[in-house]
Amino acid sequence: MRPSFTPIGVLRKCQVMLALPEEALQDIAANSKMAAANRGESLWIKGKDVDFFVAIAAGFVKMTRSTSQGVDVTTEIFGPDQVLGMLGTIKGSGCPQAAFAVCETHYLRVSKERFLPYYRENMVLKDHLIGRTSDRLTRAHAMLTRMSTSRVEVRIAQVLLVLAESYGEPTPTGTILTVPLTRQALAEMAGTTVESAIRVMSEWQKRGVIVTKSKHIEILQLAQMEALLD
Amino acid sequence: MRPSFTPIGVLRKCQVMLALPEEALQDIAANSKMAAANRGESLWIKGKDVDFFVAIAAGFVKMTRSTSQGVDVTTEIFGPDQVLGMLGTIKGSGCPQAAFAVCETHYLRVSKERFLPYYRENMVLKDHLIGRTSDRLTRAHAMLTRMSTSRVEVRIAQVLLVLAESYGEPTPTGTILTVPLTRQALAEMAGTTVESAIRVMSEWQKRGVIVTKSKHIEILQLAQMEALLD
DNA sequence: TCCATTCTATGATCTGCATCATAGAAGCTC
DNA sequence: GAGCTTCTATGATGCAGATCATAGAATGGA
Repeated sequence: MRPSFTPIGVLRKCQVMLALPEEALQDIAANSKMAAANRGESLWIKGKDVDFFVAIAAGFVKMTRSTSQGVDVTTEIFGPDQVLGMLGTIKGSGCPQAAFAVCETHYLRVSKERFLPYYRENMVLKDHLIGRTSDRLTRAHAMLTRMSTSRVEVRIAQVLLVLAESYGEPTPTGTILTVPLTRQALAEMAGTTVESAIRVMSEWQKRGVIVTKSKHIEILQLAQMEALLD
Repeated sequence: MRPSFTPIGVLRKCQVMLALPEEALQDIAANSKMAAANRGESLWIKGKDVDFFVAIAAGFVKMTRSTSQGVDVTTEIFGPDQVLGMLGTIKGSGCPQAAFAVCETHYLRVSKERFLPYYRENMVLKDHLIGRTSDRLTRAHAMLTRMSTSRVEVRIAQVLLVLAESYGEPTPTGTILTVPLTRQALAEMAGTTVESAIRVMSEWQKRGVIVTKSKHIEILQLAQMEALLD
């Protein structure tokens, strides 16, 4: 089954974009194209200048940086109805990080050129953007704090909890992450190795704190994981 | 010698505030008070709701979070002519981090109440703010990347280089950091221990990469330190 | 000037986790 | 279902750096 998304439909679901009037959305949508990326494919690479930013229709995208040692670090994950690359668009500098699909992802390539004139005039949009960027900064600082000092177990807990906040869905037994993650992907976010990530997750699995069903992690003992953070 | 700063003088030097018209600055200044903090004193503590944000006249302020293990982590350092707490002011949520003076610091307590009405109407100010916040986010991600994967030596190099970018002044022999830093303060930014910070700095001192003169670090071999990052 | 605190320095030990190695399980493609 | 790749799993080893301990240097206040 091929999900069919229309540009305007995608835009209308994005919180930030709703600050724009319907005509603007229509105009931008008319000049933007849907695209798809399979797991592992890049939406753009670092430094590459593209003429669009992204609005996600379905799927998940990770933003990564790679240290010269070849280790990749994932700084953020974006999901459905979120936009990415907007800041780079506004600054005209391009995004400082590469973006990769975490799973099959459908997204809209929003025309920068069409978007910018509306953006410039729109105070509400700017307010939204400030709020969103401010939240991201807070989250980045929270991550920075833990990633730089805590043990691996705590770092992974932090990552899972942050993800659960954005992409967790309650189930009868706990909270399941809608974003599909391998141990490798988790390790990249926690700044550790696959092996360590696996060890921690296995241990938690044994203790009944979590359970994973084909790349979807379910947190059974949320409280126990939160307890690790303090 | 007591440096004398006037509220309006401080505001006029802040890049972000310049988006406001002179009358607005005058009005805000008339309702804001200068204050001072000695090294180690807090300008505010986390969660505490205050009715001002800060514009630094002289000195340096570090933003910190403390993990429950009692370890403090410094996420950012602000210097002269910079504002802090503005995002918290706008969101009405208060700042998520505590702020401490790194050395004797003189600052203006800018009245939130006076500032906000002008802010709401001012598109240019919002543009400035978006640019600034975007930069901070980029820096936070860059830090996150290195802090979570690199060895201590590299982490400290990264911290020094980021500081040098904002607070480095060229000298005949190299680049000196205008912000006074103890090994402890450095360790807090690099997410390591005092001892490790001292070991790394001592080693560099021996090799002539850096030299410290009463808390002011001078980088003699900038290239050599940058080489560590890749 | 003396005393107290803070800061730098360095050595000894202990441990978390990266690294290397190997293998079974699960998922895809033909 | 055979064979490939990707993912999970687990054990052995080594090292970076935390932790503990101790002491001298620098700074600041009475």
